[in-house]
Amino acid sequence: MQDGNTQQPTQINIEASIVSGILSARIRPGTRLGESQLATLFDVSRTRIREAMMRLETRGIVTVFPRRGWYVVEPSAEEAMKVYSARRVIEFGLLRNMSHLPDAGLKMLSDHLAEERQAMAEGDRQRLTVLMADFHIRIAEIAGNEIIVETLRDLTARTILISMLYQSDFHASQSHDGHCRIFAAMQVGDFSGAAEYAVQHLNEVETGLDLTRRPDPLAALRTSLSLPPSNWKTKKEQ
Amino acid sequence: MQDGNTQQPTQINIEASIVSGILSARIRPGTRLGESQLATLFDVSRTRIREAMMRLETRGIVTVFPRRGWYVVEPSAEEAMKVYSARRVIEFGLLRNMSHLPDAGLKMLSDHLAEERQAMAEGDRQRLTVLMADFHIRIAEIAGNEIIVETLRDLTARTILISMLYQSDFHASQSHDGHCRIFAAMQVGDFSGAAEYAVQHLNEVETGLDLTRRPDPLAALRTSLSLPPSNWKTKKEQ
DNA sequence: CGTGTCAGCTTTGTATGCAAGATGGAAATA
DNA sequence: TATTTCCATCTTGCATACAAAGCTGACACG
Repeated sequence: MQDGNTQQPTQINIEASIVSGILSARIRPGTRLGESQLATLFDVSRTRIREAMMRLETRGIVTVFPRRGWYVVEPSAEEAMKVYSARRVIEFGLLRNMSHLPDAGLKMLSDHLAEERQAMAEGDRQRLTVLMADFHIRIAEIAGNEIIVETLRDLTARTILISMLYQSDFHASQSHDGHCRIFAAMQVGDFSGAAEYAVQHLNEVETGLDLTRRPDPLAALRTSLSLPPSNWKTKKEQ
Repeated sequence: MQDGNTQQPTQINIEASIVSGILSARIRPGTRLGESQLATLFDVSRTRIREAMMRLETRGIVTVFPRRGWYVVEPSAEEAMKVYSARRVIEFGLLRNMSHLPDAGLKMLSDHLAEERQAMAEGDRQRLTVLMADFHIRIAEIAGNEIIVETLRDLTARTILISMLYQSDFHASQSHDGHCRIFAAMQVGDFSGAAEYAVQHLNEVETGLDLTRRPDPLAALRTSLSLPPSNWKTKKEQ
């Protein structure tokens, strides 16, 4: 009669708070996630932290360097392209397979676009990064397939990390326009067109990245030697 | 100079051998995966087993019933539909985003279809189940996006579990024909058509399932009360 | 001044121990 | 006989202990 499939609440909170930290652009790529550090922070033993880390690792959000530590991933240029490519595949298929836009979805998206406009007016760049990514998750939520939502959420987390690494200049209004085009097409039931706009939008965002820029001057050497990331002392703020 | 990103080999083997057991239809849905059981089987401590289980859980392949045990998932009818829906989205988008079929891919697919024909001739149903699922992973591999490959592999594992639960009669030749149509379209560079055929094929397979059939008569009640699965004593054969 | 070595500290990897919860069956009761 | 209670047993949840390996910095040496 109660909740089925009870999972221990803290376990999820550890995972979720790190993911949400990334989704809200508070945790930077390369951030070190020390086990005992997090253990004291969440007031649990290292065991639980490790479990959360392993889950996050299979989701592609953190990496472990054996005997050295856990780090938030710093996607390489190649990985960044793969992430965008995967998103193109999924979002295109998602929109093409939609048949109609329910009223709740319409409201959700138009509210979201209003938020984007507001953040642009206020010039809140961090908030914009979050909103720009969230738009795509919203669409998946409207489509209603939870599996796709989860996949896209993890890809979005990685996208944000990529933006933090490679986004030199932030074309917020261009992105916003892209979202508006997608929404407009959805609104009139042209999901085929919306899908095309989505691919086009993702291409624009991807070409807006400076994939030759490296996180730090030594990064090229570092990654080619598969050494650990740079931000050694960066702690999870809070 | 050697391998970067070294992960402890056994860890992966535990996970991989369970997944491959499912992909080859040797492990049935609902199979109990006892921690100490697996620990002695793989000759490691429970800790490692638990880690592997948690990874598999985030991949949607096993579930834990608190204090009762780990079980290979038994997808409900609703979950089955979500899996097929997600696959339609991904495979459609995948084919639509392909631009050409490399020679290696062409050979891989035609070899695969030959294998399918052979298995059909021999009437090897288990092998057919595996091959039918594998075809779709092959396509993702040819497209070359590892993220999509991984996602699709996990969805395929679930698909096989679904087939084992709900597939009353097995229309192998129908599936094979579907694959041939997709391949033929790809061969002439008509990826748009291939994408349509893929969706159509997945629809056929899905409607071929008897989603009203329950694994066991009490399953509906059992799952609605979120009780543990049925095959209590089923051990992982070795 | 630069380089190599080593000790001590820190961090992860793995096993083990113990507690809490769930199950199944025996025993007691009506 | 049918039903309920309770205990022995099993399984997971979580924490802790210890081992292995990496890092840092001091010190010695060229």
